[in-house]
Amino acid sequence: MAQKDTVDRILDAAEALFAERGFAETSLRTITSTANVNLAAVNYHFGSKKALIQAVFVRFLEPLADSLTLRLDEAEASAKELSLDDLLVLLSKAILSAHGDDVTRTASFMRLLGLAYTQSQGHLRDYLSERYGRVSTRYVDLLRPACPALTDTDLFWNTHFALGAAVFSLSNYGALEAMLSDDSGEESKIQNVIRRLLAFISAGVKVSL
Amino acid sequence: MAQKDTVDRILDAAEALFAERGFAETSLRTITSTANVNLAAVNYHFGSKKALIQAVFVRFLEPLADSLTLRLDEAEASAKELSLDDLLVLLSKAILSAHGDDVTRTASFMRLLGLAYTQSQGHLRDYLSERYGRVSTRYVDLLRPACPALTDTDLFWNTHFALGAAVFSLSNYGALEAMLSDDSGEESKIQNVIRRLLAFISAGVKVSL
DNA sequence: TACATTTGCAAACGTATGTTTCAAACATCT
DNA sequence: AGATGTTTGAAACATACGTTTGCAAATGTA
Repeated sequence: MAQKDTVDRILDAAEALFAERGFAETSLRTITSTANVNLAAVNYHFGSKKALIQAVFVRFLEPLADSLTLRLDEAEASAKELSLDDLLVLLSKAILSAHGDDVTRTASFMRLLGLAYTQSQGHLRDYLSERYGRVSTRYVDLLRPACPALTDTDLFWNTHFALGAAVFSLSNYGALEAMLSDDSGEESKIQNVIRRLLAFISAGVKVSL
Repeated sequence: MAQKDTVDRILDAAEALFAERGFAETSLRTITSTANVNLAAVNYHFGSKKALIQAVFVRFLEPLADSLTLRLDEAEASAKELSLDDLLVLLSKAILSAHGDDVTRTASFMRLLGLAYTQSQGHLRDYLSERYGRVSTRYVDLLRPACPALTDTDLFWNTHFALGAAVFSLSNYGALEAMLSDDSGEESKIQNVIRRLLAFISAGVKVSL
């Protein structure tokens, strides 16, 4: 096989284009011509555009869910108490390492995650929460004992504030980086931004009303 | 005039529908039939769909910018040093009061703001930053002396994390509130959530790397 | 009243979209 | 090699969209 499989080429093109322009704004014709693939291939391999969108998410989330599950297994096996910062670092490592430290892809996936939330795409939300609900609630359940001073309501809102900060800033990372004066150089590298983000979240989550 | 002006009815419908479903996902036919107005009225009164989107934003942002400018004038006139919390409270009051404490509209506008960031190909972003750049940089300039321990880069990223937390959580407020067990009652009222959000942001913004 | 301008409306236009069709090319297995 | 099932390709289909048009109704102005 001289070049990648049709299915993968479609997924690659779709992932990049969706992240760049949104779902509704990206036509199947743009995707297929970017992927050098016939228009009908999408409906043949995936069935519909909706199903293609879901497939893009699954291709990214499956390794992430696996990586996260594995790390949670390890961490819990060590029997040590998991602090909030332990958990935050664990999650960010799982996300970053889920695709061979391809930071660009991680960033563009964060954009997709942001789109999935804002762009109503109800089918996606239902599909994802049904498919990855178990891992995510497992993670949240570990958060509770790590923040003993917080009520459940505290924790609920603080985690969503944190999620918002992460999704928003990482999904707009490209645009934000461009706003910084160019001499910021090393300081805007995404690994540093993630460190900043973790510090921000760590401080915020601990707050109770 | 038995009912509201055509222009206002279009703006009302567009604002609600855009917030609910996004820009590309909301057709002019849906807007005009919701507003009980002829299809051609949008292009007649606004010129194009793009211009309608901009008009929706302007109708909300104009009073907000005025209110914010006024409050900043007052605050600076008092010659007292403005703390970070002073500034956060000032901003949240400006946002909430800009439209007669209509919290629902504020929430749905937050959703629009989120959409504008993730979903616009730039025309909206350029238009808004050109039109409201002055007020927003004035506000950010006041933030700097309020956080003397932070470098400019610290402040840049922290404010965007905070913006993300605010936009994300308020724009999804409806969905989030529904996730809480119903006996949370008073604790999920939006004024309380805003207080939580301000506390979260206040703690996070102070963090330096 | 008479005229000019603005607003409202139904229909149509051109275009772009997601999807389907069906025959050709390809691969796989006996 | 031949039969069978899978994948591609070019074209068409049906539909939904933003926009434009032409004319009627309403409104303002003298």
